[in-house]
Amino acid sequence: MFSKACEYGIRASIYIAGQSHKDKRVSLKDIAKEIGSPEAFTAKILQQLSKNNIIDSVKGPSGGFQIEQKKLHKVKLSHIVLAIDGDSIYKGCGLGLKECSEKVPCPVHNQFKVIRNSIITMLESTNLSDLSSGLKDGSTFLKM
Amino acid sequence: MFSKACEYGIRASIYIAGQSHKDKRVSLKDIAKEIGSPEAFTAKILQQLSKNNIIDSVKGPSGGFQIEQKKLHKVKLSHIVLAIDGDSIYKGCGLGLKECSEKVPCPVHNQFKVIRNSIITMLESTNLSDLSSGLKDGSTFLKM
DNA sequence: ATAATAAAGGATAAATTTGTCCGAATATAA
DNA sequence: TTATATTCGGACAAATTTATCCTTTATTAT
Repeated sequence: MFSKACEYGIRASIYIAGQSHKDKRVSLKDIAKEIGSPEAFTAKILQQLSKNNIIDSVKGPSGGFQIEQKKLHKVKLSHIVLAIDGDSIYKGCGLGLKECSEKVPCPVHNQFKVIRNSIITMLESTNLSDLSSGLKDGSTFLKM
Repeated sequence: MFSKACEYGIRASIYIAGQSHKDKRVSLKDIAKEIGSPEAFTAKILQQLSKNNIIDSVKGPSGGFQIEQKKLHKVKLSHIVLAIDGDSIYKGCGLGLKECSEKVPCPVHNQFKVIRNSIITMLESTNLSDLSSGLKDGSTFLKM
C-alpha cells in the first residue's frame, strides 16, 4: 500500500506526536530505536517531513524533533502520505494505466474507485493525536 | 497497491479472457502489444500465471495463451494477485510491522482492517468474465 | 524427418527503492 | 570561545523490482 519510507514516516510521526503531547522533544536515535527503523534512512524521511512542515526539527544539543501541540489533531495521515509517497494513491490507476479516467476507464476502474475513496477518507480523517493516544495507554504498538 | 508485475498480469489475464471468450488463443506478442507491456517481462508473468493454473499455455506454431471458457467466470482477481504478489495484501500490516495482529495491533490497525476487508471482498468477487465484457463493447480499455 | 513457430527458462542488465557513511552546518552548554 | 550534541545534505552501497537477451524445449505444418 505504502512505501517502506512512508511506513517509517507514519510510525515516526506517531511516536513524535506521543512525546510532543508530553512536551518532549525526541532525537533521531530515540525515534529509530522506538519504531525499529534504520537510523540513517529514518533521518532522510524526517528531513522530508520537516521540509513539509509536518514536524519541526531543532539542531544542536537537546535538539531533535517535535510537533506543536496545537497541530497534533490537525496533522492527518494524508499529509504524511502525500509528503512521502506523493499523490499516487489519490490519482493512480489500479492497473497502472496513465490515461485511466471516468471517460477512459480501465476494466477495474469502478471497483477501484470505491476502494480508493475509502482509503482517502480514512487518511483524511485520521489524525496524529488520536493515533498516539493508543500508544500511551499501551493498547497499540509501533515496533516489530 | 499492486506491483507492476501484478498490474501486467491482471491486464494480460483480462485480455486473454476476452479472446478466449471468442475461442481465440493469443500469443505473447499480441498480449504485450494489446496491453502495452514489455514483452519479455510479460512472458515471465504469464509463466507464473500458467504455473498457477490461471491461464493455459500451448507451445509451438499456433500456440499461445488461453483460458478455458468454463473457467472464465471462476477466475477472480484474487487468484491473480495471490499468484503474483502473494498474500501481503491479505495479511500485511499497513505500517509494515511483522507482529501486528488483533492482540498486538499497530496504531492504524482498525482503520486498515476496514480497507483491507473491502479490498479482499472486491478481489474475491470480481471475475475475468465480467472484466472482459467491458473491453468487448468498448467501454473499458487496457492500454496507456 | 525437417523447418518453422512459440513458450520456457536461465543469465544478465537497468532502474528504483532502501539503506549507509561521513563531513558540514547549527545550536547548546560549559 | 570552545567542545559537544544534533540535524542536514551529498555521495555512495545494497537490495529489490523491473526489464532484456538468448538458448532450449515442445508443437505444428510441410
